Amino acid sequence: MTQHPEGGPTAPSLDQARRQIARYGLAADPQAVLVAARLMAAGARIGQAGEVHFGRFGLSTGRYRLLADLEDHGGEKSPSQLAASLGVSRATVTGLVDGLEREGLVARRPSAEDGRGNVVILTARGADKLRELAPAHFTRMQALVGGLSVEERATFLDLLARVVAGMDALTED
Amino acid sequence: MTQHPEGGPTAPSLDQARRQIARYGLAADPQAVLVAARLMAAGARIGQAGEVHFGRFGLSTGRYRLLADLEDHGGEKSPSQLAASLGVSRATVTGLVDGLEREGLVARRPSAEDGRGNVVILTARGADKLRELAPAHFTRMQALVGGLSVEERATFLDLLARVVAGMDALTED
DNA sequence: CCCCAATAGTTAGGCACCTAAGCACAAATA
DNA sequence: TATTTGTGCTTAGGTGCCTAACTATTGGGG
Repeated sequence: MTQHPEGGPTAPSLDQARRQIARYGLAADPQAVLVAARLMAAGARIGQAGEVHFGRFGLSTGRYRLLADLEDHGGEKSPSQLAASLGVSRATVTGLVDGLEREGLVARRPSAEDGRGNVVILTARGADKLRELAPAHFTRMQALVGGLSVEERATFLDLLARVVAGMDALTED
Repeated sequence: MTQHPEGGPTAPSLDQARRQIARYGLAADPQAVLVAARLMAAGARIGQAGEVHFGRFGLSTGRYRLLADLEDHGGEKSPSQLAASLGVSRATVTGLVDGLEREGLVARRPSAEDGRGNVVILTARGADKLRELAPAHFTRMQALVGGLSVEERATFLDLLARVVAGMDALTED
């Protein structure tokens, strides 16, 4: 039988948060803790859903992002630039490019200017893949936030940005 | 030199979304696409930040969640139950328990009722670890959403829940 | 009473991500 | 010019997560 992780991991409840805080005699605000926990849970689920989404096309989130970034940049970019714009390590880019190259969606060429550098180029098949993906992809992206009105989306975007900003501040310590 | 993936992956911009939609002549709403893209990016970043956070204590998000769930359940639970309440596959639970067992935070015992079953129990060291973690953990969780007022947090929680609900609807097709 | 389907858990293999360490080449400096 | 320092990319090894394919054991229906 197939294993379906689906089936909602009983998202953390307010009571659960309260209980945990009480157990250690801490002075945290349960509502804040709940929001944070839900956000983290949502992040994980959205990430997995994205993986499933791209999986339908034989890609993954990381591979798609690399492809899209490449196209957005004229179809040619160095691994370092890709790592920077995708926000992942160069080692990860090596892995992503390995996979995409194996499928013929991308190719590596030695850099003309820099003897130790590479350039990753989008192949015709890679461009085709993006074209093939686009309609379903954008439809789905839109549907993800389709339950919110335009104003709500704007509010959400603002709140999300502030949370991310706060997180960045925390990360560096 | 150390590689610091930090350095913000130029979060997708509205223009970028517009450009991509235009390139394929699609009729998607750029704002909606932008919100969805930002949400996915934020999810990934929050997930990574959480990993760093727990890494400071020699744990990971998954291992911590398992430990916390175990404690919340009296310190004893079967792998299947853990998989269900954490929302991950049984195979993943096997991996998490392997790791936690190696560190002595958890132990496996054959189930008394079911000959093929196991029971995972929280050891004294595991309980200590949770106690040690708690203050920093809850402080951090709270700080994550500290940039929002109580009302804003409530709004955020509502919007987030609706997005997740919409996503669940999409997932099953 | 025995067989066979359902269930518990593990193993095997895949992908994304990371850090740390290595090799190649470039640029700056003595 | 020769050497050191920095940079570009890959490799090696680790974690988490997944699906699919076992192995054991349970328990219901012929």
